[in-house]
Parts: sequence; structure tokens; C-alpha cells
Amino acid sequence: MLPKQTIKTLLFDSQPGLSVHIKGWVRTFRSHRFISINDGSTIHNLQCVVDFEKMDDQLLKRITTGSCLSIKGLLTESLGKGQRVEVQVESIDILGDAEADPEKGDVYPLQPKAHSLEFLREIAHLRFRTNTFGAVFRIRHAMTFAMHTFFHERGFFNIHSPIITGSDCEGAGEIFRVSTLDPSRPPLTPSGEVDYAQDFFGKQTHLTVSGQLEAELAAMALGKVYTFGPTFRAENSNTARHLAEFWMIEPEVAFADLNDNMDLAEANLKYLIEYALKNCNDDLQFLNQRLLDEEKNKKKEERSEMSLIERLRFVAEQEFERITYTEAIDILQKSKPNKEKKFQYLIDGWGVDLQSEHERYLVEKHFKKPVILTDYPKEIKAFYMRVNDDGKTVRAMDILFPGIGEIVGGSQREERLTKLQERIRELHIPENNLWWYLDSRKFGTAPHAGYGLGFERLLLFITGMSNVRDVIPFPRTPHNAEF
RNA sequence: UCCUCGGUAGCUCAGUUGGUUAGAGCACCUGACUGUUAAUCAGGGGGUCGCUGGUUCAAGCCCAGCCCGGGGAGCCA
Repeated sequence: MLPKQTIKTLLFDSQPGLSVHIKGWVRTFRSHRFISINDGSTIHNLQCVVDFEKMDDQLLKRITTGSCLSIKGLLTESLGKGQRVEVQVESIDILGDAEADPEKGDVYPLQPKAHSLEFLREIAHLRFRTNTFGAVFRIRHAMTFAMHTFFHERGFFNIHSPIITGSDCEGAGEIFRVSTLDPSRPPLTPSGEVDYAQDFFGKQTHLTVSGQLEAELAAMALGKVYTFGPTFRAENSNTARHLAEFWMIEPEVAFADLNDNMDLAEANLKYLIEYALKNCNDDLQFLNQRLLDEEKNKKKEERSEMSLIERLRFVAEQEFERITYTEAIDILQKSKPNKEKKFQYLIDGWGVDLQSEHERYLVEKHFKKPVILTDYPKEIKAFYMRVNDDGKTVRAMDILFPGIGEIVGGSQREERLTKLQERIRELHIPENNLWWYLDSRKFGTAPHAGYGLGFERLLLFITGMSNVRDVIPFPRTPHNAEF
């Protein structure tokens, strides 16, 4: 039976004298007397005190780190210093043992000590039970909830864009094919190619790389929409910022221009940060301390100027710096590292794409706050972005965050049919695959804008973790789909 | 995919110019103690040194290939 009480309510809202029935997992068992138990409702553990002289010795021996217990007892004021209340144990049922002795079987791998994140990644099925990942995934939930709240409060409608799609048009990277054909003996056409007409959908299909194009169609009727779903990229990128399966939020707004788009994105990010500060305080305090402890091992020069929580407050309060690509190139060209040739890629003129080192310089050294870059050269941006009157730049915007880089990428969309077709031809995109998208420009087209927000990158910033593989429960990366 | 660093006990790591029986802390087992906060104290068990091949009288250490992981880069969110 599900207990009515959680450790969270017992620790913070309950008074001594209460009868307690609690179920949870043992974190530590000290001095044969103190069981520290956690049920996931909060990062804090409940201390359960047993009178070992009255308890069965065989039962006590089975109370190991990781085992699952059902405990009945009385809530009392704590005699010790670490907690307000504790439970005087009356009875214990062991719901699940966790072996600690290697001679008796497979040992529960988590110990009451700090483990490396790399080790925990290899036991992703158990890492939920650590303080760090408990905090991270409670915050991930809170951010999911806050994301929907943010858009709902502003009159947006959530659109479920398809996961399997038949259009390979955005050029947003390599795709994962979806097929039910037998890979070893696929049906062939007379000319010897794989005959996808006989495949499940009667054509080639793949996992979505973005819900944007579908969201644009919905925005041309519902006005303000957003998607929030998984996205798949089969790119062989091995970095702390990339996943083969990640979650993206993509708002799309009719009658909005690039300035509206920037306003929305900035408000969106600040709302989430403020929500976390307000509602995830315990977990953030823990992650804050975790980072401080980690920094103690670093050299002074490598330590960050602000703690996690200070950084969150700072970004929530700051106006993001808004500059054009052209202005950014100017700043970078005149910058010290460019003049002293410290950049690996020197900025020698207008038109080149910015590298990570340049984005970091702008955000972390020059402005020292989030930066929104706009109006990039059209050559380095996607076909659907609205061309400016200069004919050279497009109404694109990227939001760059300290320590993370690009967290948002968006644009005002090209709503003029002929201009859009021009761009499609310039980039040699097969137009007939996009007939449904072009229809939105044929029939009642309207100016509109939107962006994509990488959910895991946002979580990196909010939790202070440094690898996206540690903010998604089961990361999918090249050569890794174990769980 | 490229560059770079690494892989030694269940975990975190040390291991000297190649040289006898590969160490420590935590975890585990036995005992002591009992209001602890990753409890403490004493004793004990635990190793295919990532894999394969090579050099050498001798390889954890040197060389080659492969596998796995971290960091950085590219691609991007």
C-alpha cells in the first residue's frame, strides 16, 4: 500500500508525536542505530533511530546501503544536531535487500561517498538514487512543468509535432532512418535500388530533427504555439553539449517579428531560472555546494567568479546584450586575442561563421552576460530565415550563455513565397518535398517568428552540471544506448 | 570524425631510470564501542594492472594495433 506520508512532509510540515509509516531506500546505517532513509520526495533524508538491543540482529544486518525498507514509528524531536525531527522506530519490514558482501552475490555499487559522474553514467539505472541525480531530475521535472506554465499563461497552445517524418528538408543534420524492411534482404526496384514503396509508410521516413516546420503550420491558424518533444540527430558528435536524442522547445508566433521573438525568448529563459530559484531551493542549494566543493580542487585562476545560485540570480536580473553579427565581428576584430593572434581561428573579415572561442569571448570576457546575436550572413543560416533588405543578412538570432554557448537559435521566418523559393533553389533543396510547407506561404501567409530552445542545455545552466549526459536520465550518444 | 589525456582491488587513486611478494583510503568480513551525521578503533580477505601482439634475462612501466572513458574542436540545440 502507498504510504500517505512522504519524507518531505514529515521533515518540513509535521509535528512531533505523529505516527509515521514511511517507505524508502537506505542511504547510510550508522552506529547500528541511525538509518538515513530517502524516498525521493526531497533531497533530505529522514533519520530513523532503532534501539538495536531490542531488534533482531539478523534483521539489522540486512539493513545495507541501497536496501528498501518499510518503517513504522513515532515522529520525535531529534536529540542530535543535524535534523529537526527523527523517527523512533517501532517496526521494520525489509522490502528489498541490497547485497553488500561481494562473497554473497552482486554488490550494490553505490557507497555512502562521492562517486565520479563517469562511473555513475555507467550505472545510469541506479544513479537516480544519488543526491546529485535526485536533485537534477527533480529540477528537470520542475523545468518541464514551468515551461508549459510559461507558454500556457501567455496563450500558447502546445502542438505535438510528429516524431516520424517523411521530409528531409531542414538540413539540420544527419537523420535516423525509420523502416520495417528486412535490412539483410530489402525489396529492390527493377534498377536495383531499395524499394521504399514497399516500406511501412510507402516512402523513406526518419526520426524528426526539428518540429519547427510543423509548428509554423499550426501557428498559421492557432496564432501562438509551441512544441516540446524529443529530437534526433545521427551526428557523430562527441561533446559535453550534444546528444543523439535530446528535447527541444520550439515556439512559433504569428505576426511576430525578430524583436518580439527576442523578447519572448529572453522572458522564457528568465522565467525558468526564476522558477527554479523559487521552487527548487533545496536541490539548488545542494548542487551549489557540490560545485563549491569541486572548485576547491581547482587552481584559483580556474575557479568561477560566481557560485551557481549567484550566477542564476545574475542572469535572471540582467538585460541580455543584443548586437548584430556585424557589430560582433567588429568587436572581435578589435579584440586583444585577435590582435595578439591568440584565437585559433582569427577573424579576418565579414562573413565567416563564429567559432566557440569567439562566442565565449563575447559572452564571458567582453559583455560578461548573455548575448543575443542577430542578423547573420544568409550563407551560414537556414533557408527559412527572412532575408533583410540588404540582401546579405537574415533575421536570425542566437542566444549565447556563459559556459554553454548557443542555448537558443531562432529567426523571423521568410513569409514571402517568391523569396522563400529563391532561397530553396539557391541551396539546392528538393522543392517538391516541401509542397505542404510552401502552401502556408501561398494561402494567407503572415509574418511570423520562432526559436528552438535546447532543454538539456538549459538544464546544464540551471543545475551547474557540465555534461548534457548528466541531465537526461538515459543519454543516447554514439555507441551508447545501453539502458 | 580530428586533437589530447587516461584505463592498476567494488569505488577514488599512488606505483621512481623496466628489477624480488603491486600499495593507500573508502567499501566488504570479524571483533570492540555506542546519539551518530560519509561515525570511530583494531585485525582480515580481496588484483587477468583494458585487450592482442611485440621488444627484453625481466614489462603495470617501453613499442604497435584495437576497445572503452574524460577534456577540447568541428557540427549544432
